[in-house]
Amino acid sequence: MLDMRLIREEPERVREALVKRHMDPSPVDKILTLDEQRRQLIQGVEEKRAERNVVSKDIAKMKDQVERQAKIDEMRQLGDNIDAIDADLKAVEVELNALVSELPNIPDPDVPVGVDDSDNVVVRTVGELPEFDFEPKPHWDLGPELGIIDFERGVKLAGSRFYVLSGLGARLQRALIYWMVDLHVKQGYLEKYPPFMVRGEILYGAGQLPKFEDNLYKDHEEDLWMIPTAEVPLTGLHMDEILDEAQLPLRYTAYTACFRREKASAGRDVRGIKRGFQFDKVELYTFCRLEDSPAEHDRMVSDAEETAALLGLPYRMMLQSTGDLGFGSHKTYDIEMWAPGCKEWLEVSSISNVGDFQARRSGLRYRPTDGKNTQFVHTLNGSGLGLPRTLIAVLENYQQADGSIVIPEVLRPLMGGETVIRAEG
RNA sequence: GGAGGGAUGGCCGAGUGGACGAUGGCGCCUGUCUUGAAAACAGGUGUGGGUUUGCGCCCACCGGGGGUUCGAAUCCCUCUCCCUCCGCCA
Repeated sequence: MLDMRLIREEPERVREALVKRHMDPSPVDKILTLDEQRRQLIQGVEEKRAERNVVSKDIAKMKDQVERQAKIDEMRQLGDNIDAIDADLKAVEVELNALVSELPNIPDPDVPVGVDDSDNVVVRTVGELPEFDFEPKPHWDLGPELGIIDFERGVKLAGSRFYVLSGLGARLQRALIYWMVDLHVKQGYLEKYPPFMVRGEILYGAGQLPKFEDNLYKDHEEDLWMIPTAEVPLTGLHMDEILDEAQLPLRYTAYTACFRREKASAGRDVRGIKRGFQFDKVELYTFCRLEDSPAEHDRMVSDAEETAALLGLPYRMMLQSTGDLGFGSHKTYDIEMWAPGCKEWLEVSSISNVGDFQARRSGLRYRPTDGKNTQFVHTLNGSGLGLPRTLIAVLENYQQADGSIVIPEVLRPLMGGETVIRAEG
């Protein structure tokens, strides 16, 4: 949610942001008109309310019944008048709110202007791409051959885009989750285990509703929705709270499953485990003061990078262009790992500085130590790595000529000392 | 699933139609006193919105929404959440 004051005072900045994102800037004018209307209606209705408050107090003291009744009649009329203006005001506010809540965040000046993800900029590449003296296989061949990914039974259970991990495959994923959460705790994040389902207002606060309703699973009898990422419950944790400045920054990490209907990418990436309706992820999340968010962003990027580096997987750091930048994001880095079997760069992590965009929608504020007005916090979120894609990177980068997989060293203690995944495993 | 009881400011807790944005206590801040601290005493201490150069003024908010009324924390309806008991089930 953008600050109405910003839209009012610097509409050009907002229009420019929309243009950079290839969106229609015309709602800005409509918003300005509605905002003006809103304030006029408020002035009118509050003036009348003030009058009613004064007269009502007088009525309580009146002895003369005739005069008293006359005032009561007068106030009844005034009340009807107030109700009428109130109805207009409400209609204007609903329309205004709908338009403002669909405005995306303003991109940071550093964000390259582009059409889509092909305009994302490579910031750095870390690690050497592995060389193979054989033709590396994609994970959708390796997994079934080793008996660690069962696509057929996943489809039997739940349909397309589902799979079953088996044996050391399941254990490898569990080890990755355990190891990642532990690493983030060491990096200074507090571990959380939130609900995987939340109420609609929490999704609104995180910016997922109303715009992305199609992408979410929902309980149709209750206002309960499956989370598409741990970012959603973590954002909602402090909804409507006023934190003390001294508490900040708050850094959290959480493992959750994530559920996405993938309506927007129907038919894409249907092969393998890259894009499922359900996947696991370890998330990083920070609430901080506005002036600290760029530094916190850098910190989260390097914490996520450490995860990739310790696994011994080559990756590249991308800065998203305005064509790829998420709705609520101010600036986003992606970590992409190379998958030699699929022969593509996999987005394993997306680390965003959201600024006060979610804080405004969720009511996340703090009171400065100097006692001045409350401020909105800045929020940042990032995957400490998405599991399926990290799993793909491990399987495809660590594969051997005989089809076996060497287990990354850091995970071996969590896998009972196993060093290699072989067929029949 | 059945029966009943609750939800008030940072916390505790009064308030059942008009002077209540809300008594009181605790906590916190400031001042007086003190070498310092404590104690005591005095004052202050919510959020959002509108308006104003500013001081300020006004409006709304007593779990959420709606209603009755000239006027609602207080009465009515409804939803959510919490507690107690019974039943059922992991």
